[in-house]
Amino acid sequence: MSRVEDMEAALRRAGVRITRQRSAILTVLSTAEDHPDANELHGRARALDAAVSLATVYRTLAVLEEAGVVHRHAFEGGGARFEAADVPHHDHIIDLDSGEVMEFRSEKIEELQAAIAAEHGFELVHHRLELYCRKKRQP
Amino acid sequence: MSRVEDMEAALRRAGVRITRQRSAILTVLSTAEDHPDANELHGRARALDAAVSLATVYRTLAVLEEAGVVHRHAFEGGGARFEAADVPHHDHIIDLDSGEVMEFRSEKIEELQAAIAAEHGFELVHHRLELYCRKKRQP
DNA sequence: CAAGTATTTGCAAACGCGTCGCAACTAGCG
DNA sequence: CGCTAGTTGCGACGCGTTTGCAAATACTTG
Repeated sequence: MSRVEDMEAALRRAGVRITRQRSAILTVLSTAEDHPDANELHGRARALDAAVSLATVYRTLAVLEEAGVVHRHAFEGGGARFEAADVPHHDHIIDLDSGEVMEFRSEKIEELQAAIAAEHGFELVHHRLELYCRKKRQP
Repeated sequence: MSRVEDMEAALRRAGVRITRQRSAILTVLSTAEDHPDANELHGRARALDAAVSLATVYRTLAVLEEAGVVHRHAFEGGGARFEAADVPHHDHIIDLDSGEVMEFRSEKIEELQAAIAAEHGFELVHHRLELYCRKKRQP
């Protein structure tokens, strides 16, 4: 069962109709290796099916986020960027020079975050951790 | 020497002119106990001096950020929020229900972040760590 | 498998937040 | 105090995103 079929099944369960446009967008998201923004997704989706408007991309992304099948990121500068949610949780490193986004995961940091929230009497719902970096120049 | 005077001195050193408007904005920032956005700052500044336009608030905030006397935050939902920079570095806990912003600092997390950046061949320039939380309900 | 209905779509106009060009003003210099 | 470059207010603009509306369509039900 493909990632797209999994996502569509999850959406149907949530009472969301599967339209041509939504399938196209899901296909794009499931094959993306990067973190595209709405405009980029629109371009890629239209390559699969000309009948996808930008407004629908935005509306669909809202639906997909609501259903938990995509994650929305708001890195510094520029608009929101998206990523299929069916991958293990991770945080991001952003290269300030190239804009490239990389992923990492630190169990230790995850634990510390939960501990800090608890110390303050809170339950951690989600977090955002972004490291804005520059390539280390080796001397 | 007040915080406003310190900030003005830093700005003069950077070759920035101190106008009535900028003084008003600095006063507002130095007395704010929260993390106001540009519009809120505009309202508070106008209460001190009617001659402050929103455009000037934005322009001044850009200057202040450039000079390092304020920090800009972009929490989820809504526009940028600001905070005087003459306080020790910290990260933020955001209460999802009330929108309230709290501060914390974890030396351990700071170290781990730097280590992770280094592992990936990067130099950490700055980071963003936000914990979105809900009050723990005690059973 | 056709009809019915609630959802979804495209379009274009509207939005919110932030920026900018321009003429008038003013801080800080001499 | 007068000069001049830096700063301001205003309204227009830009960009990413949202929305109202009429037409199109996915899923239900007979």
